[in-house]
Amino acid sequence: MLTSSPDTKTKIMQAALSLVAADGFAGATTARIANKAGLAEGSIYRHFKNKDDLMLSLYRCIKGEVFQAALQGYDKAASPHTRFTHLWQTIFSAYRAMPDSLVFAQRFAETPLMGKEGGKAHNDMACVLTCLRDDGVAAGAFKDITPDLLISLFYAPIITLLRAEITGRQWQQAEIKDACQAAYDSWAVTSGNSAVKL
Amino acid sequence: MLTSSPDTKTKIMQAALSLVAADGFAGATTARIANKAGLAEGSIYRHFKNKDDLMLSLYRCIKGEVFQAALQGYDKAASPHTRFTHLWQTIFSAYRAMPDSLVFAQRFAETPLMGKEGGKAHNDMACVLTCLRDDGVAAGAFKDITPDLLISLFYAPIITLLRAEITGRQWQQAEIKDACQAAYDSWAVTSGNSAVKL
DNA sequence: GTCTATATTTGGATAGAC
DNA sequence: GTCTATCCAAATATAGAC
Repeated sequence: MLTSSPDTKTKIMQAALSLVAADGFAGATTARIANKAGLAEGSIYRHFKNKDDLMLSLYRCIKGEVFQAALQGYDKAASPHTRFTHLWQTIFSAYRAMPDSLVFAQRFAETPLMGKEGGKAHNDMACVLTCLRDDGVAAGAFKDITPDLLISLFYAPIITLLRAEITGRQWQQAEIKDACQAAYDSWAVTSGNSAVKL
Repeated sequence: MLTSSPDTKTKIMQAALSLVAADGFAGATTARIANKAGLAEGSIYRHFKNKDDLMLSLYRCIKGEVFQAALQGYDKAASPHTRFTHLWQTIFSAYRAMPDSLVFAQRFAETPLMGKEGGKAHNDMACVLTCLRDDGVAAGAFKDITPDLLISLFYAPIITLLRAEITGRQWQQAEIKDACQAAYDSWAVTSGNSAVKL
């Protein structure tokens, strides 16, 4: 565990990642993971305490990567709209570069393991988004509704667009911008309910 | 299968439902399902061809119930805003009355079984929402963006609010209305980008 | 149509040689 | 730190009596 070569450990995680993304958690058996990683089944346990440990490490690793990517060039002093757009687009791009990770994270979240995670890894990003929300509310730009809900609306288009891309769809830049805008509109205070209601 | 008493079949499905909701698919073994249903394990196979058949039937049953509920009192000729609000609130209420079903449906969707489902059960509702979207776009009320995305934004608050309720949170009527409004705003054409951007 | 008992397979994990 | 071999537990599914 401590002395393992990083390469091997990474190989195991990548094998697990692609198998879960392709066939779900039930399809990612230790036998298949080892096989895909080019290792013997028993070798997995030199790098991870058990299967749960592997999956949990993988989840935290993914969340960490996206968190890092999202904060690249993030200006905490900018306007709520600028900050929203920046975060949305960098997170979108980060997951787009590793679509398997998006699917893995969603499947992981529907697993009892998610309870053991405690939301730690997830909370880093949620914290940034909540902070943005609070600033926007104070500035009168965002609706004053529960952070959980806004975060969910933030991610919904990212998940939908990217999962469609996995099955072949390819989005244009304009469509991606529209999706970001739709998410933003769900956060934004509509000026006196000015949105058209026919 | 054909001659089974409806009661027993329902009992098995309810047992599977609550176990999946509580402990995920991995936790819902045939042994536990049978035990919870007050039956012998072997008896399951008199009512369902196999475990996949059970889970698939359950998924279709849930989707069917919600679909039925959503269309109660739905006026296809009403305004886009009225129709949106009606569907959102009835679907919210339907799942709220059976929160386990919501969790089950989400977990099922992350399973390879979802591929075998073909989206049939899911499409009934998607079709209604797409039709609403098209009418709203034609009327200039809704953004002209991909239905998948709008459907995702439609469901996001429902899922978030109700999953929070499972873990103890209780929402006020006003908060629920705000959530519906946030989803609506994501669909709606903002009058010339009038939403405040600070 | 339900039960008991069991067949069959596969999964996770360990032991010990190299 | 990787391999081979193996153990143990658990899960799906079936057989056959009642």
